[in-house]
Amino acid sequence: MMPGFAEAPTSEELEQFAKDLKHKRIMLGFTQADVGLALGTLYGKMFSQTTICRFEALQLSFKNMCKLKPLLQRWLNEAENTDNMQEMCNAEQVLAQARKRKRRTSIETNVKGTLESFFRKCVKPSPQEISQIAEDLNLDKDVVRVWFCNRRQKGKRLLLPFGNEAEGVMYDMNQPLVPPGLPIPVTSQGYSLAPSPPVYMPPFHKAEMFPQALQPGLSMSNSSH
DNA sequence: ATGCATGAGTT
DNA sequence: ACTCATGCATA
Repeated sequence: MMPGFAEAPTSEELEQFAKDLKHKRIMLGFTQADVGLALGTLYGKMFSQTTICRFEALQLSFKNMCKLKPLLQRWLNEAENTDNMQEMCNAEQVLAQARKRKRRTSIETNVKGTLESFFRKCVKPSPQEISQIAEDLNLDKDVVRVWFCNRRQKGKRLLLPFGNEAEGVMYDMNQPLVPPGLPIPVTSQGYSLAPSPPVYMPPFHKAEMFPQALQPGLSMSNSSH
């Protein structure tokens, strides 16, 4: 029965833990990168600053959060009961990247806006649609495809992504017992003349936790979440 | 902190 | 081709 994970903490528990982790981490004087590195030195599985950051900000999927929690929990215990741990956090960055990764293409703000519009119409356009959109915006088909993939993933974060749009794709909150078969949005491809948007709607959201602005071009003035 | 990208595993 | 977990590079 779906092994792989122990129990399933609730979203609330994860929130609390993430907050706790961040606070203590800072108190102990460690950076997010330090933690990711220590996990590698300690238990073999190393993580990037990005992942630690996302964990603390609850920007990972529920499942992903559950998987990482035990590891971070252990690190936290170690860090709190060990005096000399600084040593472990000094790792040797293996900088030997064979420039294979594609250069990060920067999509212009206005173009992003257009993509957002398309996303509102259809969250999962067919490869043909993608090609069309790509040509319209003078972008590589793959860039557009990846953009949609990432956009969809964003919608699955644990922390509410809402800005000022009304998406409709959100689920996976807690409990691995997902009772109803999630009614997949746009079936396969026939979204030509049946935009019936009055579909299912995520159960609900918890109360607001911390408002977060996601507007492009707006620098965050964080101080204390 | 976040945007675009990669790769393994699915469907 | 998609989803998911993850991260390099960058704002």
